[in-house]
Amino acid sequence: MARTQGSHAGTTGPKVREVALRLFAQHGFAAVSMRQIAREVGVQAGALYLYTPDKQALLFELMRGHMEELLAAWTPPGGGPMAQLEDFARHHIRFHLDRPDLVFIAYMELRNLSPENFAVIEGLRGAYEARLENILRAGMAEGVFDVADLRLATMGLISMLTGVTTWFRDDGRLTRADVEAIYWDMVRRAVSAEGAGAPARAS
Amino acid sequence: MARTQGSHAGTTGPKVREVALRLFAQHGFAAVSMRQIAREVGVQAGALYLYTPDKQALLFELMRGHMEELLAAWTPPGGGPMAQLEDFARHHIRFHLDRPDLVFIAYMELRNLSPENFAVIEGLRGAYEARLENILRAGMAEGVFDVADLRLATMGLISMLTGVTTWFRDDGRLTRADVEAIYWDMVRRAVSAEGAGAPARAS
DNA sequence: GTCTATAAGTCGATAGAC
DNA sequence: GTCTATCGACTTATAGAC
Repeated sequence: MARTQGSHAGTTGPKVREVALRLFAQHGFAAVSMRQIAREVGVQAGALYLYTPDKQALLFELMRGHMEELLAAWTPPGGGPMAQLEDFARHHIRFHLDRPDLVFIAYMELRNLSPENFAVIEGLRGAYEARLENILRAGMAEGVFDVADLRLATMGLISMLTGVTTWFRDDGRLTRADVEAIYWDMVRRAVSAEGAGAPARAS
Repeated sequence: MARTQGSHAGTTGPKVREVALRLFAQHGFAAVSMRQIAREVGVQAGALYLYTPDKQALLFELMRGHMEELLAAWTPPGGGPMAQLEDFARHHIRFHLDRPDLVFIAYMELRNLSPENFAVIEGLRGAYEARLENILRAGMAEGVFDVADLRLATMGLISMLTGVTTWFRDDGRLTRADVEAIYWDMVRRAVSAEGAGAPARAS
């Protein structure tokens, strides 16, 4: 049945990226060899170079694809800053929990990018952070939020929300919906103007 | 002046660890060779094995030392849970900003540890997280804090506080004291019972 | 305490057959 | 589109001289 040689009609390209992603996340970019990737894809090492000019381009395309999907997957919903912040926070958690490997390498392997590639990824990351900062800025103007520094609040919230990927397990004590609700509650309270936020959490 | 050979009276050992730390943080454990470490220390590669049984033990000792120092450097001060939380948060930020390289590798290189070594580091990390969780639990009992889930609040706060190391620069817009104060304000508001916290931030 | 030399193997990437 | 074979350089770790 399964051919062990010959053309594979466009399935090898995606498979290379999928295997590389998994191995990079598991062992780290530098610790994974092209031969190891080839073995798990089911081809010889030389064949990988039909799908990537070199090893680092393989990493860069994974990271760029991830960041571009992150930016494409969310646009601010209608409603005020509070509703937008809730949507952003919940979407951020969902998106990141769905892609733990990509999140991991997009953080950890930045230092393995060439300076040009690094600049591209940092630009995309900055664009994403700016969305949250804009929501907070709008809420400050309306008096709905009260933060001492827009940039710090942005970075603090993103760190907290992204950190979920380091400990969440699907077979754990809480569901994704639980986590989403509880984190949103902490986010809201961290930035709400006193007395202006949503009603206190049910308890 | 500087000898290029011969005994160096106990200065080489610390230098090996110092150089390894810097290079591991910069390029990643797997990407750094023993020859590269030796070159920057100023010895030949073989001499490194007088100071470490192998490359992985070098990494493990850096991580273990870091975690043990983290645990030794703080004990709960007197006062109630609110005062303890403030002290914990401020100390966490200070300690981590003082050791960005160690913080980085203690997170990123966990996957390069043997299972036994990994278990040791995870145990130390758990002990540290338990301290924050205990403060939150005590505050809940007193009605000073209000969190929906102790474990999630613990992980959320630690993620936020540790995240400072990813963007803080000493020549940036804000001082360490600024950052400490602003983060503490967000932490306090994220977990305080309504109406029970410290007075609202001056604005 | 450090050196030199070396074992035994892996690395990324390319050339050319099919 | 994939294979085999290969280049030149690099790897961790050890042995034994000084």
